[in-house]
Amino acid sequence: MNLHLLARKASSGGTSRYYSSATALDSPLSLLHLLYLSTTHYSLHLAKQTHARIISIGFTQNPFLATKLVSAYAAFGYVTGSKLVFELMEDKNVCLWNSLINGYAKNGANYEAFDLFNGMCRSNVLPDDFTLATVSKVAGEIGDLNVGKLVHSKSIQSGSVLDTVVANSLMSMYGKCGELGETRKLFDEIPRRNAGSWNALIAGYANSGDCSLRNDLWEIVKCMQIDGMKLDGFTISMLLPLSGLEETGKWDYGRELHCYILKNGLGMGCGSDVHLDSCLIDMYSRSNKVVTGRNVFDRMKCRNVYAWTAMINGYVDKGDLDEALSLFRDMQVRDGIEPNKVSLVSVLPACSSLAGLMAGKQIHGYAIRKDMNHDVALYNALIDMYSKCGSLNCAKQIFYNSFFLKDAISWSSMINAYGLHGKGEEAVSLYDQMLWQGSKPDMITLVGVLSACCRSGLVNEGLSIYNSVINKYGIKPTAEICACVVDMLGRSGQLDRALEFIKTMSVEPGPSVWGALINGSVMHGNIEMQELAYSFLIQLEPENPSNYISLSNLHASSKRWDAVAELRKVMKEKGLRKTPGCSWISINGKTHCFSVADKAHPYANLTYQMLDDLISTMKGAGPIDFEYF
DNA sequence: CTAGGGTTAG
Repeated sequence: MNLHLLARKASSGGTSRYYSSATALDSPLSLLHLLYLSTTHYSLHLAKQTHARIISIGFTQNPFLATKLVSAYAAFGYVTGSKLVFELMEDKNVCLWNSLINGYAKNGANYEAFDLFNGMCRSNVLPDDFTLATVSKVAGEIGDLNVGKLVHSKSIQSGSVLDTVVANSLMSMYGKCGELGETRKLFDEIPRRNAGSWNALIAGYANSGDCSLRNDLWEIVKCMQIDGMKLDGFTISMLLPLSGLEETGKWDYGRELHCYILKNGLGMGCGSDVHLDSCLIDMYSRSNKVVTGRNVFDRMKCRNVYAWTAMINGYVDKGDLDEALSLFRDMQVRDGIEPNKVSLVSVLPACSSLAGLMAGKQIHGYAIRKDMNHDVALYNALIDMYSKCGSLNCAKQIFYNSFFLKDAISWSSMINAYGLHGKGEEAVSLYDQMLWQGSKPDMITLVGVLSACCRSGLVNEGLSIYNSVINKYGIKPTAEICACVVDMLGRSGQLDRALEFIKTMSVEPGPSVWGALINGSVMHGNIEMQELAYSFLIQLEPENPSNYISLSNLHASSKRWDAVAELRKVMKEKGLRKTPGCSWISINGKTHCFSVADKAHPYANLTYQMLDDLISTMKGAGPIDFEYF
């Protein structure tokens, strides 16, 4: 029987001329089944019709029907409906309480759920295994260890800790509160473990953020199998984010896990599993295998916002921004899926890199319309996008005129914005303000403020910030931070001091450090220093053609043609070719690309003429402020 | 005979 017909029967009552007033559907058992069908078929309509029928035949006080109604309404996010049914029950038993508490918890209303739990205890209904499992999950969600301990002690009193599900829930609560030791202790004490127990333990290790536990974690996975337990979809979805190229040597785990999913048919019961596929896409993206991720994506039977966002993220990270933006459109147009906060944060960097201010503004507008603009991550992404798209003013507007709790990233983004626009003094003063109001700078902040100093020639300010941060905040200088210092000294002509700094650095000088020294040497015409730096750079990156070309240009400028020829020969032997650099501009949605002395574009002549005009105008006009928006 | 629970993402 189809759902439509069921709904008609459920609501027909005595008025229908096709059905008599009491149909076979009017038994409590049938009504219960209808409510069951309403949830499996995602039909709030059927739930409501059945509810109406329950009222009209006077079954409102039936405990089974009431409980099922409460949980059905909650499953649709219609918690007010659940509450209403609950309130009207004269005799509230444990099951009824449990389903309402769980309904609130499932809809993220954790504090209300806990209030209900207190109310339940006050009205002398004893919590059972089901209650305690739910409430300990609530404690984990709000990360309140005291509440969690309270629930734990109640579980010990009632003997519920012996229940596997309660113990699993408590384990996961302790994991979320950062008490991995307690998770472990509970695990050891569980009389009958199931896969969920192992998964709760693995989740604790995986989400602890402590990478030194990774080896232990893979050991646990091994033990789980030795113990005769099969890894299930939950297990795999926790392991996939830890796999992939990012963590050296773990790439094979990623592929192995993919094989495991296919071999064991995980989630294949009703098509492919969206969650697992999203994790796979993410894993392949992080392993620089976006195309493989795309294969997974294309094979999916249905995609949700997680899957789309994972795919978009993959393309953004890879630098294929056009594809990222086009997927962002497809998600809405083809699948009718609305982006959420995370999708917006993922796609904004694509606008930044394409300097697509209009696209960025559209996304900002979308966030405002959908009332999603209450998220630090989104604000931070907007600050970054606006500053990279050339609008320092819009970035400032977000930073100064929006009400949101600023984190280290917000400050760093705005400091970066000033640096990017050549406003070193503003960057330093904002940095001081950041420290003054109590935010802790991190590596990224430091790189931002140092490179701002660098570009604005604020050498002393930069050096004093560097020294104070290293001593006060215990930030270990990275190669990137050191490159900033070298850049700063080099630009100001203190090349010997820069070299001295490189010699005393605590980290191994990487390509960026030598590159910075080359930069300074070129600016101040120090040829010996350039050659020294290049020799280190080429040693570090023997396969990077840019280095050979730059060095060859250096030799050419001092007319040492033999050295030039030698370098060209080495490049040829190594089969190295430099891809020519290019610039591009988007006009009316079409991107036009230009390389050096490019005459291929139909409007090339016009373009060069305009360029000449601009250059002569600029020469006469003095400094120009490039703030168009 | 019929109700209520835990572990997973971008």
